[in-house]
Amino acid sequence: MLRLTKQADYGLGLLAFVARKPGQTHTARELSARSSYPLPMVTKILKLLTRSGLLESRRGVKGGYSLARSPEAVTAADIIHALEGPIALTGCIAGEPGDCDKEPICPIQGHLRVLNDAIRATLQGVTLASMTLPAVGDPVLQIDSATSTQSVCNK
Amino acid sequence: MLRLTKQADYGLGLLAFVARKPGQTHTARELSARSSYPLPMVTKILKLLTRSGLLESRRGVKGGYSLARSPEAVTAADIIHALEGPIALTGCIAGEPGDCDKEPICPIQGHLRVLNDAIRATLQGVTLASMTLPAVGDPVLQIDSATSTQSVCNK
DNA sequence: AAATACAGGACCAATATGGTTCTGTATAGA
DNA sequence: TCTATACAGAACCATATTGGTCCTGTATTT
Ligand code: FES
Ligand code: FES
Repeated sequence: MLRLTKQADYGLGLLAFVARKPGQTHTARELSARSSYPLPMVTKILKLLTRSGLLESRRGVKGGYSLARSPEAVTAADIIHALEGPIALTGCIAGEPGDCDKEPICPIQGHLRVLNDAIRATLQGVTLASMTLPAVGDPVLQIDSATSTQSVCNK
Repeated sequence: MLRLTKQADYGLGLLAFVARKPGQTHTARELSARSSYPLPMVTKILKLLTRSGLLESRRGVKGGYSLARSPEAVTAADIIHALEGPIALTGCIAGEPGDCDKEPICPIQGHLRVLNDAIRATLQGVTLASMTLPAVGDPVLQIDSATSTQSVCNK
């Protein structure tokens, strides 16, 4: 279903929480409580994000995690890339052109690259900073349009 | 890695082959040979596409599959939807708003919906008809730009 | 020294995926 | 009418991935 892994999903959420108070440090325990994501998952993900350079960590009693860059400089693409690896619709797209042996007869590889680039661009267009603001369509903004019954097709 | 399943991948390829000669019928065996996808997979996928109304099938000696609609009227989103179900980055997005119990505290749900819609729109922008043409960046079009060494980041 | 909190991995159960196989039915043509 | 072709439908299995846990070690503050 073109799904994100839960790791990436949680990762986005966790960083969004952190970004609300940038510069401040947050413990794994605290973030797990706030997000209600399972603690072991949270610790695992925070470690990965640290290794990827998105978070900075401090050990010890007053330790915790804080943003390594400004919220404007972190995109959804960065986060997903850190937790799921390269953004690629298929294995063939992940590799360099020429890696797949059936490339010469493949009618979709080129189109898939175009699509992939477009999706990546979309993901790069959303920053952590923007995620601290309510999104278009968030409950608080939907109130006045709530009267018209929406029949959204989520396919 | 935001990956498509192989089913969807193959499905896109198979339909691209069919779309090259719209109106004409193609057998599973033939399409498997052309694409070099494993035959059992091909038959399975063609059946799914037929059930979803993207292909029409004729049984018997002169049977096979043919497009049910014009190539202009079939989008990548349609194909992926037929083979992987609703296009949704996460489970929460697949359901109606309100289904997830931690929605009130979730800082990303709204943003994820926006992203999801953008991705879906991108996928809807590519039709089967366009896939019968060479894509931007396809080998034949890359020749004149091949001199400049490209260092594309495929993250 | 003691408590806190991250680092790094090994580990496991459940699920999803890719792939196969079998039985049945419709159609064309000899 | 009989046979070969080709799709329909579904059960089935091996394996890879994922979500989730746990344990040992190290740094830091008090
Ligand atoms: S199958 Fe590898 S490029 Fe299309
Ligand atoms: S966790 Fe369900 S909406 Fe964010």
